[in-house]
This record gives sequence, C-alpha cells and structure tokens, in this order.
Amino acid sequence: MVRTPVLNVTTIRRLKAFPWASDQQVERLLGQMDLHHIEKRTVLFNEGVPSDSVYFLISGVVKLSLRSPDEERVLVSLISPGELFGITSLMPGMYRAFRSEAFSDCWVSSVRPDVFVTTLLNVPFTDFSALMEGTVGRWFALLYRYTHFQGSSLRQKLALALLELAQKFGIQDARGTMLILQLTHEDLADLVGASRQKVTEHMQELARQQVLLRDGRKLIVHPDRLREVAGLLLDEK
Amino acid sequence: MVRTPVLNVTTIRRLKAFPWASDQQVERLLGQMDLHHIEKRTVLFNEGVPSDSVYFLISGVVKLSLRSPDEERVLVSLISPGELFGITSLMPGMYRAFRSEAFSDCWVSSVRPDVFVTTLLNVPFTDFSALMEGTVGRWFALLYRYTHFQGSSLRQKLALALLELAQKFGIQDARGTMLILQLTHEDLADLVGASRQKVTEHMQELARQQVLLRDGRKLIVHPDRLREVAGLLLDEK
DNA sequence: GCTTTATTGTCACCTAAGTGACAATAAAGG
DNA sequence: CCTTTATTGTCACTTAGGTGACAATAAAGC
Repeated sequence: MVRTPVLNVTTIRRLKAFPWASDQQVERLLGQMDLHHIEKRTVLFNEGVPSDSVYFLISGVVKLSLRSPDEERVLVSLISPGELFGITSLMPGMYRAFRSEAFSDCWVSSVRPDVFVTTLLNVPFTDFSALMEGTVGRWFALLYRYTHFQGSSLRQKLALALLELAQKFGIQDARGTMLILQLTHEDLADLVGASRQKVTEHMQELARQQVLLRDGRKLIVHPDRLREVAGLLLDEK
Repeated sequence: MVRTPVLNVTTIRRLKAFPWASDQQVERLLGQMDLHHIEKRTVLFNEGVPSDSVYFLISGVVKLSLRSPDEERVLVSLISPGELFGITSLMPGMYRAFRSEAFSDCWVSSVRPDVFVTTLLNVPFTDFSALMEGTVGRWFALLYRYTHFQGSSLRQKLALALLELAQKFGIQDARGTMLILQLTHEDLADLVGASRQKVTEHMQELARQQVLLRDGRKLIVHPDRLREVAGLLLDEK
C-alpha cells in the first residue's frame, strides 16, 4: 500500500524548493499542481515529444536518458527530491530532449509552464519564455551536443559539431551550406576533444564521401548527410 | 582604422536579437549598454572570476573555452553576432564557467544583468535570478560536467560523476559522504559513457586508493579526494 | 533456506584514437 | 617575389578503453 504524501507549504519548504517564493505564492502554485504516483521503470515522457509541463519531484529518483547512435542508453542525469525537471517546457515550441523515467517508485507533481511562471514571477509567460530562449537557449544547444557526443565515434562527433557550426555560421550556397568561418583542423579537434591528426583523417574521409567539400580553406557542408553521419533521426533538431 | 558600428534599434533588429522586445524596450536597453572593440585573441573574462555582466556580440566571433585536466584547452563554443553570452551572470553568485576570448576582431557590448532583466522583463532581478537558478541551474551543472568530461580519462570522469552524485544524494557520515542511492556499475558506466567492465576496474582502483569505500552496496566517497582525482582545482565548484 | 537472477570480478584480445615525427602545402609578411 | 610561419597530410607505433566470455558473489523471490 502506498501512502499519498501531503503536498503543502511545509512539504515544499522541507524539500528546500522555491526558497525565494512567498508562502502565498507557493500556496497558489500548489492549488494548480497535481500529484501522481509513478512506479519504478515507468516512462514519464520520451525524447521528441512536445514539452507541455514542468515536473516537480517529491520523492524517489527520476532518471533522464538519451538514445545514443548505437542504440545504447546514455544516462544524462538523476533527479533528486525537491528538483524541477522537464524544463524545456519553459522555452517556446521545444520538444523533450531526454526521456524521463522513474528510477525508483516516485511521487511527482506537474504544472503547466505558464501557470508556473505567472504564479512565481508575475510576468506574461510568452515574454519570459522568449527571454529564456534568447539567453539559456544557447546552453541548451550545447548540452544537446555534449550529451550526444557520449557514445559517439569521432566521425559522429565531427558531424554533430559541423552541424552546429552550419546552423550558426552557415550561408546557403549552390553546393550546400558554406561556413563563413576559417576553422583549422586544430580548432575542430579542440571542439570535439580529439587529436589534430585524426581530425585531418576523418575530414578527408568525409570529403571523399561527399558529406562536405573544401573550397580553398572554406568548408561547404551538406546538413542532411551530416545528420545521417551523426546518427540522428531525420526529424531531430 | 576601425569604424565604430552604430548601435541602434535597426542594428539590433538586423541581428535578429531580442525579437520579442518592443522598440521602446530595446531603446531603453541600448541607453544602458556600452561598446568595446576587442582585438583577436584578447581575453574578455576567465573561468573562475565573478559573473557581473551580460555580453552581446555585435560583430566578429567569440570563443568560449575551458582548461582540461591535462592543461589542454577545450573549445566549448563559438559565438556568432547577435548572440548573448556570459549569462552565468543571470544566476545569483555564479562564477564564470568558461574563458571567453575574441576569436577574430570583435565589437562587443555589455550590460549589468539586473538592468538587462528589469528593462526587458519588468520584474525584480533577484526574483528572476532565483527562478533561473531553480530551473536552468540544473542544466548548467550538467553542462559543467559534460564539458569537463572532454579530454578526461575514465578515472577522471568517474570522479566527476561521483562528485555530482555526492552533492545530490550524499549525506554526511563519519567516514565521508554516503550516497543514499544504489547504483550498479552498469548505471555508472551509462553515466560516464564507458563499459561496465572498465568501471568495475576503476572503482576498485579508487577504493584501493581510499578515494571511496563500499559498505555492502552503499558507496561512501571522499569529495576532496575525488576533486583531486578529477583534476579540479581545490576551489572549483 | 534454497533456487533464480542480478551484480561484480577477472581475464585475453581487439580497435579506435592518441602521439611523435616528418614532408608537403598554403598563407602571411616583408 | 621570396622567406617565414601556419596548416595539412601521412605514417608507424603506443595505449586506453571496448568486447566477449566466464567464474564468483550477492540479492531477490518463493
């Protein structure tokens, strides 16, 4: 038999959550939060689905994970009681980046992100959310790249890094996306955490396979093929 | 001779920065922003120093990097014009996590984080900043771990991961910090991106060197020694 | 308590990537 | 245009960590 925990201001304070918020705000927030019991190994959400709620962990442990190119699971993080998770929902139009599942039996609460923000900050959600995207959106993109590096070969890491560069520094060209940035193989090596020599070898291989081509010292890449090399599903990112 | 760029609403719009903000807000923000020309290779800030301004890149490319355990530089990210960076300053009491330096000659503008937030969001900075910490602070900790994984040996990655777990799931014990979480070597392997077998080997090595000890299937770690193994400076994190 | 299943320990062997050491180019500076 | 310096290309050799295949424990279920 499972005993339903009480979700009140005292509980929140004990978990050291939202320490800055007033009792009144917490009270109002709680009125909008629901409560679920989740059994070990149950999936709360999967990567790729739309982000529509913020979660709050009351008890137990939640695991965030990711599918690596070779079908292995990358364990991204373990969430402890009192933590918020699923916060991609605070940015506009985001999809879940990780799968979340109960690592042990859990009590979890969820709220709509707009309710969460307006209650605790008294600001329109769209404004907040846009500001988040413009600021921490960058961090998120970095986290995306780094978590995907896990369990990838150098070839895949290179593809992932070039893809990110193409989004940031690419301009359309008849032959593909040209990077308006002179990067040496050494720079690329520092970016993917590899040796200069191996980067040279792999870049040549990628050029031979028409994934990219070099025009002098400018790079022209083919995002679709890079995505394929990186082992991403075609709809990802 | 360098020509000083004009920093007005038109420039901001052209760079597609703060698309959600009104002309009025942008105007007010610009009144509070200064402008610097930064020559290639100049360091804007170093990791470890207090975070006291938000930066906005007008032209050129800025590089974010990190010192890895073996003194190599990890290239974390390249910033393109129109992007904000140095946003650790939006969270309370944070230190810079990366070094930022001009990758090419740049024009950069900076603002005080409180001015930035109050102008664009009309909310007290302390409230905003506390909310940021409670939400995206997690992402930041993850990014910290993953960037530090770069260029680390399995041994160092394990130490880093255990350190994070100790912070989240550790309780003080006469013999060190006990993890109130049953993790198998397989879980740890998934967390650091390694094979189960090698994790077993390294965990034994770490136990032999008194960095951690096992009480049944519970782990007791020694954060200071872990920090040492991870190759962090003693003041870091 | 005994059987079953999960976890840990240990090996020999394999492979991707690191390393050092150059030659071959290409760019930059005068 | 020529010299200097930075970048790329190539290769043999080393090494950390992956892999498969077990035995030895420990935990869980009945």
